[in-house]
Amino acid sequence: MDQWQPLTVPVQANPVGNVEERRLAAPGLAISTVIFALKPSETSGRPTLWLPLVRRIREPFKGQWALPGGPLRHDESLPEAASRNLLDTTGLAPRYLEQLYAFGGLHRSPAQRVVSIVYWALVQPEEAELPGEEENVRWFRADKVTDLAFDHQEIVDYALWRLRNKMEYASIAFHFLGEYFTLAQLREVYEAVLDKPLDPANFRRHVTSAVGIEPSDRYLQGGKHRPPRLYRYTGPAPSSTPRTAPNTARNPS
Amino acid sequence: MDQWQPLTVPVQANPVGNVEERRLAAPGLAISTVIFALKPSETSGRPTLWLPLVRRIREPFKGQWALPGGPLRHDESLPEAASRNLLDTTGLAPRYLEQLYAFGGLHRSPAQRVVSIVYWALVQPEEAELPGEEENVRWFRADKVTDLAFDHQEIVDYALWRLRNKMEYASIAFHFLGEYFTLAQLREVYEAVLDKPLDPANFRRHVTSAVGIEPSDRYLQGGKHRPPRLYRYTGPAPSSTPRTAPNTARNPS
DNA sequence: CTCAGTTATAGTCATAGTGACTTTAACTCG
DNA sequence: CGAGTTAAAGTCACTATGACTATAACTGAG
Repeated sequence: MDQWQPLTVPVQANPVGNVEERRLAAPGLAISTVIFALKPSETSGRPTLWLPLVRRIREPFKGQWALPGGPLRHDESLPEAASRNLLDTTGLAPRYLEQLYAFGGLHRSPAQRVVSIVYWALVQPEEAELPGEEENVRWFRADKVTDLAFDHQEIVDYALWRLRNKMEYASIAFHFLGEYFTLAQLREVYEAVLDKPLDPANFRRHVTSAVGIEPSDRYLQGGKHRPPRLYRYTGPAPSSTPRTAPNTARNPS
Repeated sequence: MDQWQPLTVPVQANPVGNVEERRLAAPGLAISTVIFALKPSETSGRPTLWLPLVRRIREPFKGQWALPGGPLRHDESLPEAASRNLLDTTGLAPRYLEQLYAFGGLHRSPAQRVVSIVYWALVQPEEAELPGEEENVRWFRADKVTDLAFDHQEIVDYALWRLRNKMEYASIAFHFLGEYFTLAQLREVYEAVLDKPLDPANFRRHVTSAVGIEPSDRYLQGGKHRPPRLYRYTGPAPSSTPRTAPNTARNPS
């Protein structure tokens, strides 16, 4: 680092350089984010995974859907850039944000080469209401997205895999919920993400024996059955920098 | 991605720009690698974790030790850049290479801002012989490194954590060894990385019940005791792209 | 040749975690 | 007040694992 000469040269505003220009241009650097939220399914009404995409308004891939993203500004860190860009393009402010992977294949973008540092985020349903469900920003079911611009399909698939994987060993599920939640609601989050039913009794045993989730003295009223106790998360707040803590653990290839 | 105007502008060959230059310059992009190998300890002779560092020959941090790294060339992918740069700076060709994290803090480098995409690698002892143990490339014990340039200490700590973490659930330990190895050798790898003794009998039970490591019909001769059977890894070869396979799993924050 | 030394390899036992399932408690509504 | 529904607790068999013991197979000293 800093040992070589930076090869940065000017590129056109409209990046449709020829081969020679492409050879010389330094790779562009972009920050993108995969945002997950739980919303009721149109059919069953049960919570399912959704994610917001933005429609491309210029070439390449004009008209296709893509992940929200943008450039890295000089005065913001990587997670700051992800958050800010999220707010700009979708109006969302995530509760949970973590780096996913850096994608740097040679032909991800037709014109200038672009290296994308991708984050993934979880938002609560309340904040998941898009300010204006505009023509150019829309929610899609996570398992139904298709025909994305660039290599964004691959990125979404990887983010989904990471979410499911991490859900099984880390305490992140409650980021989809509000401060107080019932164990049934928490279980529905797991069932939606992992896409399989879980035994309520075993789920209770598992989550109550884990640290970080504590029972409150409040109960959820209004149902037509025994009112369930409300729980809250009392563990450490997540940090968006890599950490050495033993509770936040385990990685992919 | 590709939705904004690339802000890339020329920067000086010697990056000591003033504030205004820094404001305008696009962040530099670097690829660095943390390389691990097992070498006998100077004192006990037991295998321990080592990593190679290169001495900086220019400012900033001139004279201090740093991770091997360099720029991303226009015609190479991220893992190719990591491998190539490794070969250039240390002469090593890793058997295992995986992306670690993208570090992009604002003040990692004094002059131009630099975003580093860092890989981590495992090499075998045979290939871990540095071509010339030059003045400017040297092996250090992984738990003894200190006073590194930039934020490289933090990066090494994180890579160490990731190695130890991944060692506990993924089959990567054999990448430190040759094709044929005894279970005692494999156990020594675990003991060196995790820095704790393991029960030989339990270790055997665990590793023989796992998939991917198969007994051969060969035995290691030459010891002054019962010759141990040689094993080899027969599982899938690692890919350096993110994967969705269930056997390569689990991630940090 | 025999036996002590050393490591390889197999087996035992108690305990913790977990999936499948049953039972009891507490509420609403007709 | 009883049927319906979900909450919450308990049971049981099976598996994984840490600690430990026992036996097998080699080398080298005497």
